[in-house]
Amino acid sequence: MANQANNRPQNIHNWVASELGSRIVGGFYAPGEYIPNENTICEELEVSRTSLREAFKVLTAKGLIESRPKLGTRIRERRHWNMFDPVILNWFSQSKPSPEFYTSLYEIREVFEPAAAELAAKKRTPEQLEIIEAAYAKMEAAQLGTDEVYTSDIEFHMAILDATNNEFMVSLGVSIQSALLELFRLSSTIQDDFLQSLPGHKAIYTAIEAGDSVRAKAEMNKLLSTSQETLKKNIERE
Amino acid sequence: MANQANNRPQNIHNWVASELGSRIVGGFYAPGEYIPNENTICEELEVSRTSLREAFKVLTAKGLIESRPKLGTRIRERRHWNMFDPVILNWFSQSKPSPEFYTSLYEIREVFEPAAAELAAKKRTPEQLEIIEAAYAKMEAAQLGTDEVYTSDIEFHMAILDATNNEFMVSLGVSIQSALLELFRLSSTIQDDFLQSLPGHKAIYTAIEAGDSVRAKAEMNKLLSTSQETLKKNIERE
DNA sequence: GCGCCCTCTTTTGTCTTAGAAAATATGCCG
DNA sequence: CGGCATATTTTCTAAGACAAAAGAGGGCGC
Repeated sequence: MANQANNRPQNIHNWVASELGSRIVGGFYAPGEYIPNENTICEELEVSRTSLREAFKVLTAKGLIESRPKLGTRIRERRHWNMFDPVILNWFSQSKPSPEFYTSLYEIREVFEPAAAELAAKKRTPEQLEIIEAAYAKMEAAQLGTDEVYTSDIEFHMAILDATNNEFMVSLGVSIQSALLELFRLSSTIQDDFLQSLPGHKAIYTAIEAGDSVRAKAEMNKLLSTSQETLKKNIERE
Repeated sequence: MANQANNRPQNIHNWVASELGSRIVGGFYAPGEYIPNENTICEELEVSRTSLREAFKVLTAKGLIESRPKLGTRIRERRHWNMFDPVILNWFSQSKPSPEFYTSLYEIREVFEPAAAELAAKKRTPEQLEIIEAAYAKMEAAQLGTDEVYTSDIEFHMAILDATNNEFMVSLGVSIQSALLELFRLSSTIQDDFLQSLPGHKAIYTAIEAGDSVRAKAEMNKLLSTSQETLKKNIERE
């Protein structure tokens, strides 16, 4: 069972939501299955019904469960899970997800990030360009061996998403960034790979600066495909 | 103010969530702003604190608000709103969103649906192909002037997303489908446009059947760009 | 007068108890 | 045996009390 116990975060209902959420995405409760009734779970987790119900509302809002009087509460089919909820993605990351999970995630990334680079090249404002440049500078300055390597990389990509001036692009980025961070850490990408990726990042920046949307898209495509290969290699090696 | 009153749905906390959610995405409460404290809102909406708090948890789960003791509850910045939550998209649709909203939504659609068609052509199972075919048949049989015109269209696209065997693609589709339905209705696309779009849909189906991913992608691209033009025209006409 | 600590106040967080409403299961009656 | 009323289970809503977080302000020492 996915167990979050011991380290209860700030407030109880979040802890309960995270405990139950992890169980669900981890497969401890299967879709279609009815989970025990509220009082039973209250006893198991030693929380009040108020807190449990607040946690249930969180899970319901994310599409994981549905409750009805007399029938109880059951796990919804996976297609209703809101996969672009950052919290759900975190629960996935923590549950040692199947390789397909990360494959699918990367597939999505390879779909929308090149398009984002293309859009950014067309629509970015001067201020947004500066932010992208600053993010790139941060990558160059990142201390190897620290988390900066990963966070600055993600920051660079987020800056591009922001520069699309498309709210949905931004939302996608916000959603998956923490899952990506987890993936980067997990695959413990070697420093060499990071250094080798710098020219690719620079090329994207240059293309966006020049307003060359075709090149921006192509460069992003190239970057992501080599990055994915590297990740695959590193994960398999474990 | 976005007002959902009168027609309270099944349960109270959902009604409260939807009332407050509409106010937020409708701009009645601005990001960064603190909303009145719990007791005040309870009195205004004439609900118990229990229900209000359950509604708050829903809104918190969707990234719209955040609460802290003593400080109160405030609206989060838009970048934290989970734009791919179907419920949030519904609240948007109901609040007469800006044209940019639908432009951005369509921009996203033009990014991931061609990619989905491409993937589906590569990965679809025979069963999934049958479902796509059935959805197309439903389009051909749809009674003009009814909602079938819209729902069968959306069903066709959902079937393709399913056929990608990528959970994230499916989730994107589930999220935006009801917003699309609203958009279709709102733009009251003329029947001629629908009839003219049938060959394009058929072409996509044929390409997926043949496993021709390049053509599937190209056809989807073509379909979406003409569809977007039509929508623009119809919306402007109002 | 200035800075630090302690207390006070406000607001959300948690628990408890009680009863209402929904929806199935049961059993009585014709 | 069928249909209707009743019982039962579970979530839903309400209300009241206290705990905990986190500023705000006042008093004290220097």
